[in-house]
Amino acid sequence: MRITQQHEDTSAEPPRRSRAGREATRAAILAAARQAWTEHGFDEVGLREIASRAGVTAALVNRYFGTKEALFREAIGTEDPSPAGLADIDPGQFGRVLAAVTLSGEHHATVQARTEHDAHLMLLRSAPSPAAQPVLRDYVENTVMPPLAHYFGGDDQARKRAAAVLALSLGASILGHILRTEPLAQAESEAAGSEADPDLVTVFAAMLQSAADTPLGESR
Amino acid sequence: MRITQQHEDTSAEPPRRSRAGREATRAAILAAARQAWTEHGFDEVGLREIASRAGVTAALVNRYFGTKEALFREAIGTEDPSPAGLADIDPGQFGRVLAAVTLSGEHHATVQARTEHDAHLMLLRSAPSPAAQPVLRDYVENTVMPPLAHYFGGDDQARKRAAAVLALSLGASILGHILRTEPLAQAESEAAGSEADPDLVTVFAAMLQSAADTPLGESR
DNA sequence: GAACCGTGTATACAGGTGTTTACTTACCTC
DNA sequence: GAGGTAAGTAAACACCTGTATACACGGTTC
Repeated sequence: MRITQQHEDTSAEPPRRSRAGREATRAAILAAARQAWTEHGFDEVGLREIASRAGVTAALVNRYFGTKEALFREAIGTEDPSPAGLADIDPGQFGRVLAAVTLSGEHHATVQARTEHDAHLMLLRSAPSPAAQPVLRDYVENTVMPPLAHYFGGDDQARKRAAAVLALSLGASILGHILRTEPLAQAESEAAGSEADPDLVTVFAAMLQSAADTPLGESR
Repeated sequence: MRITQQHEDTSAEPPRRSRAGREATRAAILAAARQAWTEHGFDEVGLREIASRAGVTAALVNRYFGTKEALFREAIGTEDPSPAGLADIDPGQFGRVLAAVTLSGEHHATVQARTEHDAHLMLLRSAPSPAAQPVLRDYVENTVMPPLAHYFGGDDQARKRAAAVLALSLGASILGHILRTEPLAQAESEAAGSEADPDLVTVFAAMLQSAADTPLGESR
């Protein structure tokens, strides 16, 4: 982290700085893109904004990534190589654990956490853009669904449970973080570090547990 | 319905047609806007596109509505004056009924149905746009939440249940209709008129019923 | 028949978009 | 120190956006 340098950084370390070096600026651009697109979505923030955040020119962004869409693909595809970690959750506690994570948006040691949460916002804010859509579909199908589906057993029924869980999580993010609609708009409570509303956690926990436990019929 | 007339309509009825008249063209523009924004979102479709669909010039759109944002406000605010109708649902069947509606996107006699479904798509596709956001927040808080909260009893706990139900519904729409992610991408099955996957209906029904039935603590 | 008003159009404006080209500048190596 | 090479920039491209202004047409009413 901490790569979001401003364009004037000629202070610390060896003299090789105003030319930051290939990998460093590439990473800076990528980080700036992720941050900007998490806050505002694919259509809303242009290359000049991202470049400016990275302390760079728009032309350079395209020299490194070729295209706005390609930059987006890299920005969302690299969020977390191995997002697992939910394998440890006690099946009986699945609902409460995921409800807490979903509603607080806070870092939770047991599960994907912060990075994942940001990725969800980036996804939701960029979902309407035609250029971003195929990228996001790939991301959902190849990166976020598989671990969830694996947790539920890996078969077709598991994928349905996973889709339902993900749907609730995404919907909550839309209402709470994007539209900032009550009673889900807990953005400030997140900043204040307080816990989420207990009743909300109870409802969400019950729903998520249902998704995990409800018996299903035909296997194919 | 059936207002989406093309720009050449000089055929039926009295000679007063090429000048369609104030209310008629206003309605045509509104209908075109709703249709276009349901398909593609606020940022994606411009005034010229909407005007063209209504058989009209972009300037005229602004003459009638003043501003793109104002047009959007009218387009989403007028979806259905009294969207109730879910008061009749047997509390024990709430989950299954709403699951069927949510997953099929089809017209269901008992509940808001098609129009509501379109409004959800319009909402989700336009949610990232800063201009549309306050409009959408108002729409959710004043139009879609109240009937649901009322169904659950109208108190604070009811609003939490309603928010959870709405979150699941919106999340399912995102995965199924916007990102077209399996196993929720049932857009084609909707066109074919077939029923939704029974397992999916079962999972969603269980989750929705949990949202309705789970006992909650403290009343304030 | 002529003036008039409302409905609709054509055109231009100012600004922003992603992308490309040609150029400068700093570093590294001989 | 000179030359080469890679990092970075400036400027321009063609296009599209929402909005405002000035103009033309059609119908109605004196």
